[in-house]
Amino acid sequence: MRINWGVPERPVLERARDVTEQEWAGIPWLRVLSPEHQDAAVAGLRVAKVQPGERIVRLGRPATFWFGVVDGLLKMSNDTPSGGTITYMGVPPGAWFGEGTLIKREPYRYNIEALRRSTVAGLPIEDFHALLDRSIPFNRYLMNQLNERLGHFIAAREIDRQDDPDSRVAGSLAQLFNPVLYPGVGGLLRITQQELGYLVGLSRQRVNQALNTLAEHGLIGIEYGGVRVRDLAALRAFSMR
DNA sequence: GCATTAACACGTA
DNA sequence: TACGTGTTAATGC
Repeated sequence: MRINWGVPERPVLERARDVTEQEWAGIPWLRVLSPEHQDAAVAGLRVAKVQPGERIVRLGRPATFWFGVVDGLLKMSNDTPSGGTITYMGVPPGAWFGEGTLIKREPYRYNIEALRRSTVAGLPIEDFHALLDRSIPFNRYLMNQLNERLGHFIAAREIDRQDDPDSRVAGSLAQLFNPVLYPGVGGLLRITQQELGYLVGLSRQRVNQALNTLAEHGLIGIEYGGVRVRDLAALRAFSMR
């Protein structure tokens, strides 16, 4: 763990570029906007590639962008005083986060770092507030997302109370397959068993064991470098058992 | 007892 | 070649 208070390393999006046509499709809230608002948003949007371990958002830094995952996998976490890490959530493709912090105009209250090579997009805070002031569809999108995330964190508390590793893996997977919060995931979540281990707090070997149990129950399919959902409702149910 | 680390073989991108 | 997966053995709480 390296702390460098007051030594600002280059923010991720300073070496960013404009969004490509293809990346458009991976940004779910763009399509709810009116054409004029779409144009304005696209003009402000920045995109950058990040490496594993690289931090996109740093605790205590002023909130400057609304961030989203176009491709890859991030995690949201905080460090504990005792030197450990609390991981709040995995952040898969289609996820957009930080709106609460932007609305309050406060510093970020968590770290976001890449678990693998990822493509990250950011909307500058001024553009974010401009949309908030002018676009009803954007407000509706955000309200829906905030509502969904409330349910997400309630579920996260339930998952945390389970001590059976299989249930915890089932619950974490079910969360990552949330179609509202993570529309970019679809039926196939690209995640290695090692990465899932980091998110759930288990060894790769134990995750492998849990995945095979879930697959035997017909809840998921195990693929090379990924997991496919077979029965999301049953996966959720399994995690609460 | 159960999860973790370490180590290895094997398959895939 | 580098990485992800499946498996086993030794170790620890």
